Amino acid sequence: MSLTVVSWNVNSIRIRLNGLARMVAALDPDVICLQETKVADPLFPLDAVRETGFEHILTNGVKGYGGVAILSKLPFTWTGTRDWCDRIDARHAAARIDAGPKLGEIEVHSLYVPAGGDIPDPDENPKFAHKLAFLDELRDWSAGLRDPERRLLLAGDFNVAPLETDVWSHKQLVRVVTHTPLEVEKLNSIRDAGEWIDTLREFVPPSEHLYTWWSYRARDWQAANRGRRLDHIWASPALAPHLAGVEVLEIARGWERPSDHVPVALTLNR
DNA sequence: ATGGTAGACACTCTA
Repeated sequence: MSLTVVSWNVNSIRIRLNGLARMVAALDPDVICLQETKVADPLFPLDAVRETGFEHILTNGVKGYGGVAILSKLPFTWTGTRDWCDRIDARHAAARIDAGPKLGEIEVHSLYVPAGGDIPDPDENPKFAHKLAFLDELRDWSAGLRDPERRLLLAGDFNVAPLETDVWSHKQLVRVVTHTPLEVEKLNSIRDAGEWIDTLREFVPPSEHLYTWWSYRARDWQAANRGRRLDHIWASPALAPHLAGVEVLEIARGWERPSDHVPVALTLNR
């Protein structure tokens, strides 16, 4: 018995319904955390998503940009959302599910960290300032969740590639937003504050390059392979004994009308 | 050094 949780920045759920069905066929997940659904809640394609096999749907979306959702085969026992930096911009949704007698109740968070714009200077670039403030708030929130008993997953597009091998060239990206030392430090402090396990790196050694995002702007994303690992699934220490494996569905980047992010999956023993 | 693409939405913003 196992439980598979996927995180995927779909870059519009309405455009990606075909891709969603293909991802479900490939990974057979039980729970899916989506980011960048780009749709206000009343317009979320509930029926089309239910047809892919996910009856239980939690959405937190606004018009035009951002937006997150959690899709589940198992019923929710609790749901919630949180706003950050005093803005209502739909970057978080959380749900608890009962994963049975061995695995117990799991709390899953779908998170979309602000991208941060282009200029890596908070004085010049308010988007970067917002991203840094968001990461600071996330650290304090994360510290408050810390509990050796709780089974938590924090999944999403964190918009930070922390390791040198999480980008195609550390040297060429060290001053590029998503890989600057300031952002990496802040992400590491969030991880430490919550004692989070970076599950992808539990199974793929840090010596190996690993990416989950390739820009739309490359002529040939595969040939250039200038990727970054922006999508993460973190687990609380209580889940450590249950970690069974991960998968990065890189092939999805080559599908028709792809998202620029690919799905990442974590499987837990239950 | 620069501009390249995608999606929402209705002009230009976000990524």
